[in-house]
Amino acid sequence: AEELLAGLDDLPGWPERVKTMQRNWIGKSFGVEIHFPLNQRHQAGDEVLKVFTTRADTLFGVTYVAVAAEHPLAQQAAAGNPALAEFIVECKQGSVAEADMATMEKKGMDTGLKVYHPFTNEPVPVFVANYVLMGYGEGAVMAVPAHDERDFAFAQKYGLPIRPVIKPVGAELELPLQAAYVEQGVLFDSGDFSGRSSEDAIDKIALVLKNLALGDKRTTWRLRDWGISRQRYWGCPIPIIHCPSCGDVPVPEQDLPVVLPEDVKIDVGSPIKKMPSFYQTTCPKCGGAAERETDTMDTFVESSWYYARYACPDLDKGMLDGRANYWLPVDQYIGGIEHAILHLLYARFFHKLMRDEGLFGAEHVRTPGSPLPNPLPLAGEGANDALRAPKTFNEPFANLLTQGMVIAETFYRDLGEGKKLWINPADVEQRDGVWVLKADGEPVIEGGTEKMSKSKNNGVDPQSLIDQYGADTARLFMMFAAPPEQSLEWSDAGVEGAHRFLKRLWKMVHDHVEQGEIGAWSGGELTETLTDFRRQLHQTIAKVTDDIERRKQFNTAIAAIMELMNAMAKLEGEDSLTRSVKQEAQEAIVLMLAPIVPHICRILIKALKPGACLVGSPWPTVDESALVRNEIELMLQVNGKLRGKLKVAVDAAKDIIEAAALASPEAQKHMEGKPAKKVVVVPGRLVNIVV
RNA sequence: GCGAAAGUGGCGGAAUUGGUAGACGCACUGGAUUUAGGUUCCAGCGGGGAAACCUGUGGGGGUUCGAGUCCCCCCUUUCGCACCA
Repeated sequence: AEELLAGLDDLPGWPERVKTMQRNWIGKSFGVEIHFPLNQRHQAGDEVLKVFTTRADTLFGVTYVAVAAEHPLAQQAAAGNPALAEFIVECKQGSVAEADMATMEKKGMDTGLKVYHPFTNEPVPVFVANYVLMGYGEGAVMAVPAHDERDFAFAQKYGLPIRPVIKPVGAELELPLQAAYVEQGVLFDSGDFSGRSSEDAIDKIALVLKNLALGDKRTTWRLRDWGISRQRYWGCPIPIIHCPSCGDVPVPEQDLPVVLPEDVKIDVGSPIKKMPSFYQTTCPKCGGAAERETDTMDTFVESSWYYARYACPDLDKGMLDGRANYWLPVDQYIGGIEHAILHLLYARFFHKLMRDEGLFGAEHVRTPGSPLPNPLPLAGEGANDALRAPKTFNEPFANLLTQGMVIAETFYRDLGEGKKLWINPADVEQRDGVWVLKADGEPVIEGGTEKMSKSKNNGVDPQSLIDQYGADTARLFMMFAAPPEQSLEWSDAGVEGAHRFLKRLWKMVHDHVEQGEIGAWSGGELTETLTDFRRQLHQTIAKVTDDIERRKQFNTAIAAIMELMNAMAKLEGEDSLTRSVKQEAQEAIVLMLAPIVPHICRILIKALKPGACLVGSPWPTVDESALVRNEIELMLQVNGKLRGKLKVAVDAAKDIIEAAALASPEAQKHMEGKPAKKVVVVPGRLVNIVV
């Protein structure tokens, strides 16, 4: 947990929101472990009940403790208490999903056992509660109804005492029976600690507990262990054989891999659990009859290291070889935002595990120019070396782009017994304000807007777009719809516009080429119109490059190219000077669009430059000299409201701009003769006159 | 319930560091071309107003010369919550 948390600080190429979500998920929290003795006359070495709390300052407000159903103390109490045993079974059957835990009814039962307060020695009842998790802290909590919402509700329900011990700084605590006061404050009714602030008291209480050997400061984590076994067919078999005399024995290396049978009958449950031909075997140690493990691994196991395996897919003697070491880490990883926590945390964990196992690591790092690893990499030598300095194996994915979800309306029909038939949005329509199935005209139920998925049958097949308009139009339309990190409700309204744009591009290039071959402009005097156009051309190249390379925002890159095309369509004149500038612009446009609409651009680049090809053409470069300008336009504001525009020399001094602003007719009009109290000049942007 | 995001014209969205709100496209309206429809081209297009101008970025407060952007409270939507069945 510590390394997974710290590693997030070394991932500048990851979105902040994903790192925040992972930090919260790992959930490092600082608190105090407190021991409640089981004997009233406690002596060193006697049994204690350990609890963890972040609010040790409320210790004197404890009126009961609650343990998880799996806690040894609960088990012990249940032995002579059938009702309690039944309740424990009920708790264990409940969902452990966090969302269910948080919203379910809080239930508990008194064990009849008592523990003793570490400071007051008063008896405290022990409850079993369905909201206490065995996997967090010690599987036991001290309950302070006066200062915790959940304990408050629980105490009200079971008639347990509520004892306030914290009040706001400089005020008295009001109506403690209406709700829990959960803020930190000042202690009262807390023995020697009364009058201290919460923060101070936590330190002091921890110290005193430590001296009594009844507790200490402690750090806990929200992150739980990863149980990887699943009672399912579809997964990698766990290579273990259970022998009645030798115990759990690993499958010998020469018998690996354990392969799933394919002649299975799929019904309820995992089919291999019902196949003696699969699980009946002999013990590798003693040769006696034994059974093969029929649980399989969670599919998250495989998705945690496939990226490394892709570097050496033909290897049949191990997991990974030197090629993984050569290619890793992944330069750019792309996946849906739904993977922000689980998959991306499992993969980070597995990567560190493989590193620790020596499957790759710093000692294997190859410096550019040194001999190639053996066996050879799969693709061009050293192509990405420049991107990988300094190379580290601590994290699997150097840069991460998380796509937003493509969402769509869901529709279903109730089949009874909690079963639903999900209907594709393409198969329904609205008639008189009611959604009906096109096939039979009968109503369907709206299930809300959700991410596209197989289980909800609300996916849209892009094939119909491709059939009608071609792949380039489908690609351009999708890239233009929204930036990739944003979620998007699917609609194909507007696809016509993308198609029109490509038709205009095609016509423009061919009209231009028909008038004869010409080289791209490479120097010489230009008219003002052409100078302005070239400035826009090179501004566009700079913007598109930045949008694609850094911002990953393809919709604005496309919009900028559309603007450039609109400007070029307005360029008059068919003289060779104008045509050479058009050639320069069209070559750049085609190369910039190539990643988005490769098919049409492949043909267009050949038309523009006979013999040229996309793959061999470099990305267009910005001509810095084309960006230079002499005059700029500033916005003119009076009292923060836009009143006009001001043309000034690009290097005009502040006092010159100020004077020009004050003298302008727009400023004069809106100042209404009052003197300027202040003039704000933002270089290159605006002037604001405050009156 | 908890964690993370998002909310801007009729629609998708733009505004990159607190500095011209609505780029680009769709839809729509008018015009040109056409026998007609479609295509293509030109013009218009947040709301109010004849105009000057006023107003406007989910709602309510605040900071600032200046807020879509920052702060506080609230509402709505989406993603995740550890076994994706």
